[in-house]
Parts: sequence; C-alpha cells; structure tokens
Amino acid sequence: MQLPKTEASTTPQYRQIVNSIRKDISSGVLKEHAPLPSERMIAEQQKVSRMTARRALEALELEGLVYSEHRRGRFVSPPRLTYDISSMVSLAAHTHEQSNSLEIDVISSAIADADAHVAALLGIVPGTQLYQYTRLFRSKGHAIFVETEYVVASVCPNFLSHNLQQSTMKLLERHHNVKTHHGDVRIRMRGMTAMEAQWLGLQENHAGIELEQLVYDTNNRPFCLGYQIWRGELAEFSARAIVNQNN
Amino acid sequence: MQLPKTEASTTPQYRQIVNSIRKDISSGVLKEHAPLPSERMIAEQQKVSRMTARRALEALELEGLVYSEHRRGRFVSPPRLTYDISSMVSLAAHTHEQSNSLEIDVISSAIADADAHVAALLGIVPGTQLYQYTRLFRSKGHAIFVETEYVVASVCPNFLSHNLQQSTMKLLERHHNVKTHHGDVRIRMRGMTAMEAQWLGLQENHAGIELEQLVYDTNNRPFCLGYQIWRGELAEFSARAIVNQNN
DNA sequence: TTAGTTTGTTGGTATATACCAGGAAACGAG
DNA sequence: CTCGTTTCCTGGTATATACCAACAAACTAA
Repeated sequence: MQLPKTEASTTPQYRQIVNSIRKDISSGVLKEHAPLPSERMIAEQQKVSRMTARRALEALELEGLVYSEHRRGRFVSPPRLTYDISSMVSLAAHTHEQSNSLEIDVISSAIADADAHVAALLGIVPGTQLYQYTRLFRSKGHAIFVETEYVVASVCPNFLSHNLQQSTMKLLERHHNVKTHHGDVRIRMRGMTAMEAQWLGLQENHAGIELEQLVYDTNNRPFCLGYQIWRGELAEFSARAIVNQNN
Repeated sequence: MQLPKTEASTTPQYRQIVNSIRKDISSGVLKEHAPLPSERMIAEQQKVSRMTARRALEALELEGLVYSEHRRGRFVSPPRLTYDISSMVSLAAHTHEQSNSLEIDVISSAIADADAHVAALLGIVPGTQLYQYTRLFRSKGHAIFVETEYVVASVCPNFLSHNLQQSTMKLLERHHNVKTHHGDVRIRMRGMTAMEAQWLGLQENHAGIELEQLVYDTNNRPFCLGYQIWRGELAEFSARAIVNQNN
C-alpha cells in the first residue's frame, strides 16, 4: 500500500525544524536578541542528530532570522537597520536622526603608503601617504559593521590627531576645508574574513555585505576610499534613482 | 616536547582546502564556469571525510567564488555583473550597452488583486487590479536573477498583451504614456525560497540579494512595484550619491 | 571582597557511514 | 537515426560519535 506523500515525509527534517522556529520568531514567542535553543537541545527535543539541528540553525542564519555569536549561542535577529546610501557622507549624523544611536570604536589608525589597488581607485601614485583607520560601529551595543577608510594625507595634515568617533566627512569639512561633492558606492555580498568576523564577534565566513565608497571633492577628485563590511542579516540599504528631473 | 604551532596544525583542514582551491581560481588553473572537483573527489585526494570536503565547498560558495547547481556540481563563479541602480528603469537597455546581452524568459503573467502588503506600498486599496508577472533574467545563458513586478492595471490597459521580453518601463512609456520620474530602491541579503531557487537552478536557501523597487511617475505616484532576487555571488550594485549640487 | 580556578555550557571541527533523488551520458532496441 | 532505459555521477539528507576551544557562571582560596 502506497502511503500518501505528506508534508512530514517529503519535507526534509531540518526544514521542518526551520519552519517551526520561524513560526516561533514571527509569532513573538522568541523575541529579538533572545537566545535560541542550543544545537544539542534541539537535537534531543526533536529527536534528531545534532548535525541535523545544526543544519536547521544554519539555514535560519542564511535567511537572516538568526545570528550566531562565536561559541556563545544563536540569537533572534532584530529588525534590519536601514542605511540610506544617499546620506553616506554623514552616516553618523543620519543614524543619529533615526534615534539609532551609533557607537563608534576606533580599532586602529595609522599612516600608511598606498598599495596598487587603493592608489588606482584614488587616482594617486602607489606609495603616496595615506591615513588609514578602522572603526567598529555598534547600535544598542550590538556590532553592525566595520569600516576601513583611506584618506589622502596631503589634503588633511594631522588628521589622526582628531577624535575619530564621529563622521569623518564632517570632520574633513570643518577642519580641513575639504568639501564633499559626491560618492560612488558599490554593494556586494561576500563572506567575512577571519579578522572581520573577530571584530564583529562572529565566525569566519559569516555572510556579509560590503560597501565600497569612493568620495569625491568639489573638484571631482577622489580623496577618500572606504570599505564597510556589514552583518548581512542586520542591514538593508536604500537609495533613490532619479530618472526625469524635468517633469 | 612541544611542537610549534604551524599553519597545518592551527588552521582547520577545511580552511586549508578552501585556501588551496581559492589559489587555483585566482591563478587561473580553474577558469570561470569550470567544474570543481566533486565532494567525493576532494575527500579522496585530500584524505578527508566527505563532510569536510563539503564544508570547504560551502565556504567557497559563501565567499562568492563558487556556485552550485542543484545536484549537478559546483562551478567557478564568473566576475560579478555590475548593476547600476540609477539606471534601474532601463535595465534591459543598460545591460545591452555593456554588451552583457540579457535574455529574458517570462515565467508567468496574470491579472491579480493587490494584497495588503503590495497595496500599502503602491498607495492603493487592497483588492485593486494589478498586472503581475515574473521574469527570469540570464546573461550568456546563465540565470542571474528573477523579478516579479506588480503594475497598477488602470494605468495601462491590456498591458499583458505586449511582449514582456523587454524593459517594461520603456514599454509603459511608449504605449501607455506613463512617464517614470524616480524609483526608490531597497537592497537586502536573504536566502532564496524553494521557488526562487528552482527558477535559478540552485538549491533552496542559496544566498541572494533582494532588490525592492518602487517606481513613481511624474505626478509622484507609485505605479509599479518590483522584487528582484539576485544570485548574491554573481551581482554587484553601484550607485552615486550627490552631496553638493552647487560646487 | 576579590582574584583565580573549576565545571558545564556553547558552537566548531572532524570522521565514517548510509541511503536518496536528480542530472547526464552511454547504451540498446526499435 | 531516434527514443527510452540503464548506469554512474552529482549533491542532499541524516545518524552517531568524538574531541576541542571559547565563554560564562559558580565556586574557592587569598
């Protein structure tokens, strides 16, 4: 006798676990940043092997509903933070308006020589002096992205003596008379390096979104290059494309 | 006697395999769209279990260097396709210029009633008639993204009688006198649904990037809502943010 | 009270094994 | 020559097991 193909028999077990947890999240049984049951717990309760429980949790991570902190556990993702690309140069100010207070930690800052890649983008000769600094951005205590910026040193002497826990574009405008005209942004998905993952308290290869920002001054010369790597599940980017100026 | 901690002892095996394959890709030993060795092959050659080989390949997928076609094998990702958000309304035309010929398959098209979510975004009452269609976009024979669009029916009677294998914005402009003014775009990372994965020939939960596009006419009324889900490893999005119009 | 240690938790890595389902190419009969 | 079948290959799912490393909380000695 042929058994009818039910949901239980055709849907992989790990998928069924995914669906059940997803329901708990959307229904509010599990709230944002709440810890999920551990791999071993799920395995025991759902009577599956730990590896199967693990697959389910990893699928939820990829969906963006869940994030994992290295060897601490998995937690429910909060609603995504929307970052408006148009306001890129004043990120700190922008998010402040949204009342998503952004805390900034300076991880490192140094004077460095431009390598071939950075030089090409900034339109300078390799070896030119740059200020290079890396900062970690948090919202409500939770790390969201890491940014590394390269600024041509000649346009802003003694740049690193300033407090970098603020919008550097504003800083440049105020103290170095550098006026931003526009920025070119590129967005792509990629896994995180070991370093980036460590900074964000995640595990290597966590799915992230990279923003490459090349900022031009009013003379149409690029003076700043930035790379942001965002936790993919926590971010969302918005932009406006104008098609017809003259209606 | 204490052994010194070498790369071999501290780096996980699967990471070492990742590094070795990555080298083969960047050095050109493995060219774009070339098949990678199978899980079983790697396991045998590198003397690891199949699961370890699998982990390595999955890590490469997440990095974006490799993609997997459902039960066919894994292949080297080609260079990313850059999609300029500013030119969103004329995607087909745009990519044509880039000589990345874009082939379009219409998966479905129908008349439907707006649900609450779509209605809210389009600023109409739920139940309003819409044209809804789903299209698959390919470049050089390889599927890149799937798009579902919702167009308010009243603005373009008999819309579906046209050939949808072209830019629908241009079509609306030419035949229905709908002039696009601007578009609001949102970009986020998420895993693919079973349906989307099937359309793209991938497996459920493949990491993708979703573009939500809300298109406004010159009266500043939204008339078209679109959702694109891109294969994350193949795409890259560019945009320009203007900060100071008057230099 | 405080600083250090112990213990139990978590996820991370790894092996070996089994069977299933879909794709592809070879084969074989018409 | 063409159409269907067989066979082999692929990744997908699943189990059971083991040990490791990082974290946290409880405990313990100064």
